[in-house]
Amino acid sequence: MKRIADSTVRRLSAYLRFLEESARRGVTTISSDDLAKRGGTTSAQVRKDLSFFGSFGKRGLGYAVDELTASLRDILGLGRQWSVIIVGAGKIGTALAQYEGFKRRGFLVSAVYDRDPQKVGQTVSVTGGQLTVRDIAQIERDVPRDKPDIAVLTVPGEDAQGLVDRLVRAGVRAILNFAPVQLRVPNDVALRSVNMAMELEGLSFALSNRSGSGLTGDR
Amino acid sequence: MKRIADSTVRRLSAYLRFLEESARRGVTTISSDDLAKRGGTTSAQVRKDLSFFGSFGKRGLGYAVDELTASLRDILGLGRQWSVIIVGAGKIGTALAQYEGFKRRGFLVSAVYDRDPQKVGQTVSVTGGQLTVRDIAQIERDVPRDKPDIAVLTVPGEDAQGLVDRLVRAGVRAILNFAPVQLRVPNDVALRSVNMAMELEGLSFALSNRSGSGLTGDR
DNA sequence: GCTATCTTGTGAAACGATTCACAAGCAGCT
DNA sequence: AGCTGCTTGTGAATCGTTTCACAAGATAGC
Repeated sequence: MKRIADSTVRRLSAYLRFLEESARRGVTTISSDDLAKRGGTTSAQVRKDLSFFGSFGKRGLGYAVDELTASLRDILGLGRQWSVIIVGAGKIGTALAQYEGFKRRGFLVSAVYDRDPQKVGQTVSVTGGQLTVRDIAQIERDVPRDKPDIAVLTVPGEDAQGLVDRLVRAGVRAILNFAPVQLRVPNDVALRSVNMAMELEGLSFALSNRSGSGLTGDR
Repeated sequence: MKRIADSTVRRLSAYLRFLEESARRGVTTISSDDLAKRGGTTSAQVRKDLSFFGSFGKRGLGYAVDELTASLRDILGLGRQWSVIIVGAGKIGTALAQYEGFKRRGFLVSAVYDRDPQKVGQTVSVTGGQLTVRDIAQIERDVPRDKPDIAVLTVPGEDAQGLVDRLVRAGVRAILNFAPVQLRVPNDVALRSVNMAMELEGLSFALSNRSGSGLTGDR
């Protein structure tokens, strides 16, 4: 299979969200142009994105909302539950643990870790329950046993790379990083980073260079 | 001036962070290859990125860490303070308000808003101080007066577009969006979005399509 | 001052993603 | 059954970004 571009995968997510919203509004059929308008792209782009995975529409009609929703969920691997651990029980980590969107989309927070003895043993709320914060030292024991699918990393930048190395060695194959550093992982490990500092600097740059049309293309 | 690609701006941020780290370690000179290794790119890319803005190095030697740092800060518009308002005092909003990186890089949280009467009037901690949560209804009055540079949006998805429209009408010209929706703004407004659901789905996709080399290119 | 060595800055080439444009197919109407 | 109007799926063209490759400077040693 051909390598799928990151930008394509992002758009598929956007289409899926719009489809779910359309279904709630009772829409049963949708055209590539409708999808494009909402996703901030073009109808040709929508069709090209979908064409990598097959043929889902009816010429002259468009796409059946429920069918395309199911196909996209399948393509994105959302047909199952994913187990997520949160590493770093600071402000952001605990806020994320309670994020509704996690559970709604099949991502289940199964454990929260911190290295601070003050925090270990404390209870944190996660969507639909409570968890006891575990000691990061237990990662090497827990990960091979619990086999979490995804690790969300919310630790200070200076600790991040060391923890990634440990997580990968223990068997984690997907990481969502919130630490403001550039991480290195073997290329059989999936990595996405959310870097607040970088986003703010992007805005700062845009504001400072207003002369040009300014950055509006939101990824 | 030529339009600068978003990817270029992101890399400039990464270079800046590495330069600051190098300065702390006492390094005074750095080559494009050093910068590339750490930023996960190539030396040619580094030089091309910098070449859009001028010529900062010495052939045969490399770049002076302090000079390049100053130039990058200038390019990115970090030579001044930016005033930031946070709209939405929920879990994520209040966690972000306390994010150290904000202040350290010159982004000063000047106000926090919520529409919930329960929250309005309450005190929230921001980096290095306290703020009273204001009513979102006051946006139309406050923004023209306070002229915040950047609005960080941490509200439920269904409220996001409406608030963006109000913020833009009131004069905000840069928005950092955390709501999981695709926003539309006029193209003289800078917009960046951080979408957890999208990132998680990207990881889900990568895990489900392991056969290929898997996504490792971290943006 | 000359030579050897190193790294920048930059056109040109290669690559990858987006847009164009149109044939193919489907539904509805007569 | 044939015609009309509409929308998909996709090769080809275009556009933008990354990589290549090398001349132009700069330093250090002799």
